[in-house]
Amino acid sequence: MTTLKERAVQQESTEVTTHRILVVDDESSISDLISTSLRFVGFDVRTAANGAQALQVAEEFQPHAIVLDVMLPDLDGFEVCRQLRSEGHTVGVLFLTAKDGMEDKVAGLTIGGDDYMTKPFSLEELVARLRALLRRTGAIESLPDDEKIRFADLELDEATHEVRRAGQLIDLSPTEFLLLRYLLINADRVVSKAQILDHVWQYDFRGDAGIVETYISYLRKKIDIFDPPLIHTVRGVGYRLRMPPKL
Amino acid sequence: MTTLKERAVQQESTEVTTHRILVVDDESSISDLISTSLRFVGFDVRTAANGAQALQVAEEFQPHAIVLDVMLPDLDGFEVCRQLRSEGHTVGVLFLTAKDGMEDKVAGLTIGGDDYMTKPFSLEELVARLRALLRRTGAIESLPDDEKIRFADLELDEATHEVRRAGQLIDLSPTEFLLLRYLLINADRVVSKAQILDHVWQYDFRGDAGIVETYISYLRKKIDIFDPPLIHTVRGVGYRLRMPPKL
DNA sequence: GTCTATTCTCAGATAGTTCCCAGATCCAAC
DNA sequence: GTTGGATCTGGGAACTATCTGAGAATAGAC
Repeated sequence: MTTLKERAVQQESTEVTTHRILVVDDESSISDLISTSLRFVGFDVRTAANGAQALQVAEEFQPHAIVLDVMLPDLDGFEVCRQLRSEGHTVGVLFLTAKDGMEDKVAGLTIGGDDYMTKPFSLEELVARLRALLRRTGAIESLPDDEKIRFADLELDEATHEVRRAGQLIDLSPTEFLLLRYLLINADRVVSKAQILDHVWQYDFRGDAGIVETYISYLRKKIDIFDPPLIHTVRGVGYRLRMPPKL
Repeated sequence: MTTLKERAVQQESTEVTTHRILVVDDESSISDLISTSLRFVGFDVRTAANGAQALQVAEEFQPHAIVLDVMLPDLDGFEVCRQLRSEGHTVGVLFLTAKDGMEDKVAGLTIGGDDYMTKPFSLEELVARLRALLRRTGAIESLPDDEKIRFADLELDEATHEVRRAGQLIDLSPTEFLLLRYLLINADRVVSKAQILDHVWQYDFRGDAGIVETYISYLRKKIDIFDPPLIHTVRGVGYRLRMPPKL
């Protein structure tokens, strides 16, 4: 089993410019999980455990985006956001909300370039949403505006949620989409079932890693009915997206 | 890279030059909400919290339009407007009023290119009205006179509020109209129910996101009885306006 | 004021998705 | 070749998201 850190390093070497992300959550387990994950996909991360601290750190750190829990011990997330905005910060905010009670307060959370996710979420989705947010708010100059990931004749579009193989539209369920996205981002590299489970599934998923096999099977039936097959099993290690070697 | 401005162009295909908007409201939550939203669609926004400040900022900022709450702690909105006009500003004003007896009074005062809306309003509508205002007052020369949004054989006219599919006039309720407008502006992109709720519904709506499903259903019964259907559900994500894939 | 269009809630029906299991199959080591 | 662990895949039960009709509440027109 690899550590989160090793995994992330191994996984993505894409960030060209380093973007500053502020993570605000009072549960240190969550904030550690997020910041470790973000740090090793190449972001420059700072954390804060409450609203006051968030405002202070934001002032000196000047983040490009903020991951902000709405439930904080002092000010709530909305208030933090409001104060930042009224001070002229145009930073994009990705709100984190608990799945309960919050439903009614959801209004207003996707104004501007902002977005929100309910806990528990998958790290894969967090990173995807954060990138989309940075793109929308114009904070990213290095990422192409084209929200597509390509590998061979496979193409995944984040904006439209469309997946095509050889130009042909393929219908995927949400989990299948996330899984394929993870494989695409790590194209040509082997990813273990544990890694997949950690990134694609919600962080509190307690089930068996066998579920990954099931979903790989689903994915194969949808995208590898075409030739050549792209999803390859590396026995004892994991899976890998790759072109078959030329003969 | 894309700038915010370009992004807005791409998303709404309208802002060509950046227009300066002054937002005047003493409730900072409202003024933040509005300014964030306007900034995101590409306007250059400045805010003021009272009448005196409004006059001052207007002087140096020379806005193309003003979003002006009529209820201010010092001068009222009408007075602010009168003073500006007497100083020779020909700027268009979009008044905001609470939902009380004031409405008639405001209505009488919105001569010329001015307009007014009662709180709470929908952000989608605010932006639409502001654009119309800029167009009427001639502040915008770059905006096309043609105030129509088109997608496939669907056509929505902002000026007349008419909607046609395949040339045939379709009668929509106000909310249906706003919803369709939002979908059209984001044609081809997936928009979540939360996004729709935030932009189309009044900002103080506290109900369930299920209402979006109901209105999508209404809209389908009015515009998707024609072939091909244009409103597509992206399960677990949201909705998307799109042409059926070519075969 | 009444009347009508519209908004909004709710709940049953339907369809799509997630997850687990168990038997089949594959592969590498012996 | 046999064996054992790993992987693949079909089946199916539980769950979830979405659609839609019915009706209550509300706003707007007259």
